[in-house]
Amino acid sequence: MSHSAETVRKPRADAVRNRERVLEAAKAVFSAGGPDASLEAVAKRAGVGIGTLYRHFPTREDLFEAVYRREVQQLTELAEQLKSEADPVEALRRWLQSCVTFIATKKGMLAALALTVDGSSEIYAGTFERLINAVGALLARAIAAGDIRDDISAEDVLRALIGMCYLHDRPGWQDSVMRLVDVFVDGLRVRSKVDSNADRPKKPAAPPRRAK
Amino acid sequence: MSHSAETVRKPRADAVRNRERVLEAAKAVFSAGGPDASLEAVAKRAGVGIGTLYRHFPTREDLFEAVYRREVQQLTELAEQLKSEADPVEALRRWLQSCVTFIATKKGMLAALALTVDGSSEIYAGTFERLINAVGALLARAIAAGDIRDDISAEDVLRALIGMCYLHDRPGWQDSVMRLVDVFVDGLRVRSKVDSNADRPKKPAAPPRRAK
DNA sequence: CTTGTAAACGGAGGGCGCCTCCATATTTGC
DNA sequence: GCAAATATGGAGGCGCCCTCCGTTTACAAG
Repeated sequence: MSHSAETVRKPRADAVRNRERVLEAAKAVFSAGGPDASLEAVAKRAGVGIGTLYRHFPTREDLFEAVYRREVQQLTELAEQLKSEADPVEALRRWLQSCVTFIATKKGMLAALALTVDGSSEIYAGTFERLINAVGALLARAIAAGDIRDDISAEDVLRALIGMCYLHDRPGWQDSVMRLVDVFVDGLRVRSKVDSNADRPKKPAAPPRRAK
Repeated sequence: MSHSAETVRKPRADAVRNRERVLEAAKAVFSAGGPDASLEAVAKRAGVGIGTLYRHFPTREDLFEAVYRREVQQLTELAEQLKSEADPVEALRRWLQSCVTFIATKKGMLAALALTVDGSSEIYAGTFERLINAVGALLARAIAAGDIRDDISAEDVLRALIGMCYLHDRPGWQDSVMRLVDVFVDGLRVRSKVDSNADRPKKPAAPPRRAK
């Protein structure tokens, strides 16, 4: 043997470069065309062969996950920051609304989150867990303060959020979801606490929007 | 001319028969395999050529719509009945929860509704409108009674509902969505009315389910 | 620098599903 | 019956998925 088993070869430079290229291309293609975009288009854009793409990311989901892992990171970090917010319920609301805004900028992101939350794929377990922890912390704080009901889990909240975003490709969906999040968070409040929080901080001049 | 333009030929018997067969097959295949099931599989199951299928239903969505139109009808009828319910908010809640139950039995149904609500296709306009009317009526009644906020539209509610169902393929999703619907409806209530309704009818022994 | 070898490359190819098109078969009205 | 109208079904072109493998390339030992 020329070198012992524990010797690890340095990864080849071209491999590293190509992996990066594919990720870059995938981010662009997925963001524009959604999760069903052609992988061959990704390969072409990255300037690599389709075989190369598949070696680095054996399944479509592998690629997806790699692309959006970092994005999710941002969301968890935001949750961390919001823990210092005085009003726990408000912190939760803010986080949820930030998610909506964030998602709005990345068409493919929503699909990624959906896969995460749907949980049909093992690969997303880690990402899923991080998100659950993020909401969970905010949720727990609000529950501990006695501000919201305690029979709703972090999973429930996450799914509700993603779900509410899921069907919106049309213009104006963002406002709609913002309102829905608002309703949802209000619904979470425990009854007895409602009155004391009745005059909670609200958007100053919420335009009176009539139903239908 | 052998016959004037206004004479309408009776539709051919075989065409009628085949159309029916295709619908039958499609219902089965879509219910089992979801909206992405192979149309060729549908044709095969129906015992017709793929060409025949495409002539009767030029697009995948045409077929979808035909299959699920009647199902949606049931939901609108239920809404009609619920209008006689004493408590408008309770009626709304009931309808939403019935939708969940209904959806649970048809895997393809959810996708159909999603397409409806998403509105990306013109074809669903009619179905969509009927559903909007159904929720709209229940919603309007509750608003008129001053029981819920008036800045949420029927579309909003419908999307929230479908969205909350959308991500749930896993066991137990139904309970989760039921809880979410509950939260959502609570969130719709207007603040000032909350207290007078604080002891509204509730599931007697709601099992204390701790978050996370 | 040379050279052996593990690692990476890329694209041809088999498969599958979508949808169109049209030669053939069936039904209807007269 | 017969002709015209209508329906049929599957072959074929296309695009995408993913695998497989002959060729190329980068690394590191000498």
